[in-house]
Amino acid sequence: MSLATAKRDARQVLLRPSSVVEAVYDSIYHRLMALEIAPGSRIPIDVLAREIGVSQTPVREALTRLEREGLVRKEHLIGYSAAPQWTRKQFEDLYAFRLLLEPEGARLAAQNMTPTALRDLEAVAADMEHGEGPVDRTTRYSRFARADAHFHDEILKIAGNEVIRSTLSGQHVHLHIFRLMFNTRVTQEALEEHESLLDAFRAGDPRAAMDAMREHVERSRDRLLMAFE
Amino acid sequence: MSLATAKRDARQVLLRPSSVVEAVYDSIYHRLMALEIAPGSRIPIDVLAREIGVSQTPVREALTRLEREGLVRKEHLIGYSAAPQWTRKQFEDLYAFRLLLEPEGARLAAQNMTPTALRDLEAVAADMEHGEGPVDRTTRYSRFARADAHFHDEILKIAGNEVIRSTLSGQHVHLHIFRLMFNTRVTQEALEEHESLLDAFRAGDPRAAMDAMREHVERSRDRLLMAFE
DNA sequence: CTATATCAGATCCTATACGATATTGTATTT
DNA sequence: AAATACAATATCGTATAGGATCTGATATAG
Repeated sequence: MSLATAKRDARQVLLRPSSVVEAVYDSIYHRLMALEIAPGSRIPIDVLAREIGVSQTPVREALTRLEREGLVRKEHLIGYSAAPQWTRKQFEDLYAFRLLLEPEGARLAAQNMTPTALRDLEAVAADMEHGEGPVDRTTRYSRFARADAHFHDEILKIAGNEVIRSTLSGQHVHLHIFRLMFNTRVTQEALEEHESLLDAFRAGDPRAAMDAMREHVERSRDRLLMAFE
Repeated sequence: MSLATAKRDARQVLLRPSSVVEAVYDSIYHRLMALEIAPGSRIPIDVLAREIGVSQTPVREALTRLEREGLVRKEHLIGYSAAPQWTRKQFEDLYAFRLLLEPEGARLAAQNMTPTALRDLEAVAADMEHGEGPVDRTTRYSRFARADAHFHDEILKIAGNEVIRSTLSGQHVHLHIFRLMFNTRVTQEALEEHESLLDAFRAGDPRAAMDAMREHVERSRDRLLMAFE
């Protein structure tokens, strides 16, 4: 490997991902996830730019992306604000939507399952249970929400339909759920349902995977619906 | 109504929608639709800004939105370019995706159908057939694609699930189809299928609406698949 | 003739400055 | 006392300028 190539590789690794916009996007995303920015509250561009330590332009681009993803709202000549807490109807619509896509994703994944893909998926599932170290409830649930997102995304990767995958990941389901439920714990049942999903994958049974996923999503919905009462 | 209120209303109507970013977004969108910007070709920000007559910042925000929607691609420190033409696999994935959502959308719409909603929908369908004036093939098909998008969106509005609706509208299905098919004519059959959909809505039959939509999407897919050969 | 190094042009990324608009608070009038 | 008119502040929207990086061409050495 030449020196120039090594240098280029270093740049690829060190500088490429740094693009300020990406960093700003992640920063805002995590602030929303951690509820540092409360749902519905204003997000002044210049304040954010000062806090993060960059100029306004990259903040603008990050907010534009977040707006398109539904995480923040924009009112012309008024400004940006964090998306308000979800209504029950939005929540039900989202789950009706997931129930149309995720069972089919599980079915496709079972069809395409390979030994290595199954091993990777089991590794992801195992990570969810062994969160290292005792932490406060909020952090623990935040970590769970991200791991769950990872698990579902991994299944959709195996399924192979990129339209379904990118759509569901773009919905930021788990972020919204976290904002709704951050103070509860409903993780144990979910882990068991994931296990029966894995069983279906191990058996290579598309129909069973589909049913297991449907049941998982439905039960998840029912668990969370209690938050509205 | 006070003078101040009248003035504010005027502003609402005249100035609010004008926000430069919106105009720029529409401009780029229509250029993509009209194939003035060929799939895969570069889109220099400053050139675009000069052509449209605005500064770079609004162009940047519009391109960020378009990137998130998959219509343009962005490479860090290289620039934006129009999304490349679709592969057959992407196309099939998209239709598998639509087949999961649109029949259910039609079913929900049939359930919620009201006389006024039906009348509006019939008006939209009628617009599709009476394109005024003789125009070239490309313009005619572009107009058809937009009208078809409008028709499907109207059904999803009636269905009432905003997650499904915004997701499908965000996929810009019809723009991609147009870019694929702009030089063919496959409109007549689609109009007939819309008609049988309307029949199901008139009868208030959710099951029939679901089946009609499934058939419409499947036939649409099969018609377009020929473009890959 | 091929490969490497250097240089120029183009483009993107970031920062700052200015003008336009909405919101908020105060004073005045009825 | 309540409502209206006015002014000040904060924020957004836009424009422009400068620094950093990539791409492509040219020249030189092997």
